[in-house]
Amino acid sequence: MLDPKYVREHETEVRKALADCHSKVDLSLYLDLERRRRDLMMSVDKRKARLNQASEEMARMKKEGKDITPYQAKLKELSDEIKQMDGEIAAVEKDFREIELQVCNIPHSSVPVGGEEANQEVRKVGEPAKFSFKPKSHDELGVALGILDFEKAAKISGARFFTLSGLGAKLERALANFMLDLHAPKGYKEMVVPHLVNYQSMEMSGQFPKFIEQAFAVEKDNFYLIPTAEVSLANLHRGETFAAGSLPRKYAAFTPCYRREAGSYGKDTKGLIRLHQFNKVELFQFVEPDKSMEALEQLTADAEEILKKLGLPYRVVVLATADKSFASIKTYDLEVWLPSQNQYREISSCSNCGDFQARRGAIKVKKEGGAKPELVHTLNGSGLAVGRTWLAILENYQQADGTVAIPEVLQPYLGGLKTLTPGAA
RNA sequence: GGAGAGAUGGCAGAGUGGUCGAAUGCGUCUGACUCGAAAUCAGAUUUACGGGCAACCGUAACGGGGGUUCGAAUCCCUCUCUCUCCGCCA
Repeated sequence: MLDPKYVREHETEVRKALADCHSKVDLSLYLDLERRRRDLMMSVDKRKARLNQASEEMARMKKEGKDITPYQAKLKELSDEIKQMDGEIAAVEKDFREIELQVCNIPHSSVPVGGEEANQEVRKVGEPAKFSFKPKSHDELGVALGILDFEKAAKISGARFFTLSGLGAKLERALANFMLDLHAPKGYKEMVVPHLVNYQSMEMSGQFPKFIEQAFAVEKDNFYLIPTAEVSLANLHRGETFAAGSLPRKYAAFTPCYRREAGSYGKDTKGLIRLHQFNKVELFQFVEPDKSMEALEQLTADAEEILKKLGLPYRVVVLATADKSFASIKTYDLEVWLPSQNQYREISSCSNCGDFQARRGAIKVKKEGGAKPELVHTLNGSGLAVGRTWLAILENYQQADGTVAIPEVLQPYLGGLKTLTPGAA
């Protein structure tokens, strides 16, 4: 959500931003509703002031024992008029809010303009391994090793689910522990958070109303399943004002993520790439408003470190204006190399949301010297998507005989295990 | 799931239809006293929106929403949350 006053005063800039994000929002309607709301408020406020004055007068008269009945009818008229106008304001406000919630965040000036094709590679780290044989896909490897099963999951739930067993399950847990252990010393407080959240939490973090079709809903109880722990972490401090000097606040949470993947029929149907449920370690930061751009670089580096330590080749891409997420002003995607696909695939997305979420959630920070509290800036990033890390390890560390080497840093988490071999699970 | 109690400013806690945005205490900030500090005294101390260059003015907010009334923190309805007791349960 943007500051309506800012939008009003920077119409040209906002129009360009909307165009750059390929947004279909009607800004003229936005401005018109905002104007009407203000006009109505001004005239109703005047009437309310009059009514308040009259009410005080009535109180005084009653105290003096005077008869107030003759005035009541007249004030009833004014009161009814106010009620009617309040109704009009509520209607305009509802319309305004509806459109306001559809306005995307304004991209940072350093973000390339355009759609997916305009995304820019920022850096490439590590060299994709050369295989003397044709590298297999992770699902082929996993199924052959006996640690990954889609058929069982299909029986239990349906398409786009998976089960891991034995060392496959243990590898998943090892990865999560490895990631959390690496983030903790950098100030990320580990959290366990709700996976079922209310509408307001989804709205605050920017998922709703725009992406409501992408969320699983528990309609009977008015809950939504989190598509990412970002939702829960972002809402941790909703409605709060941080004390001066108490930022940044950093959090990490390991949770499943639930996504309907509506509209992605036929895409990535094989393997672990696109599922209704997957595990992720999420990083989240609340920072001072002037610190968020540098925080984004640091957050991205924190996520990258996992890939570096695991020895997985990857590249960093800055997402173009129309490809970045709705709430973000700048997003870096981390893409890991997948030998079987001969391409880089997203494994993390790190975003600076500026004050967009903070405005929806009224999250502020007090300033030194008694100045007015300001909205904080929020950042989120995957550090990392555990399922995709799991599959990246299988693919990148596979050997000619179908076994998979375990990266050295993970071995302590797997009881010293060095290789995944068929039957061992 | 059943029965009951409650939700007020940073915190504690009064207020049960009329100058209540809200007593009082604590906390915090400023000033006085002091070499300095403590203690004491004096004052200040919510937020949002709108108008104004500004000083400032107006409106709204006592868990959320709705209602009664000329007027609601106060009465009514409803939802959420918290607490106590009972039941159930990892």
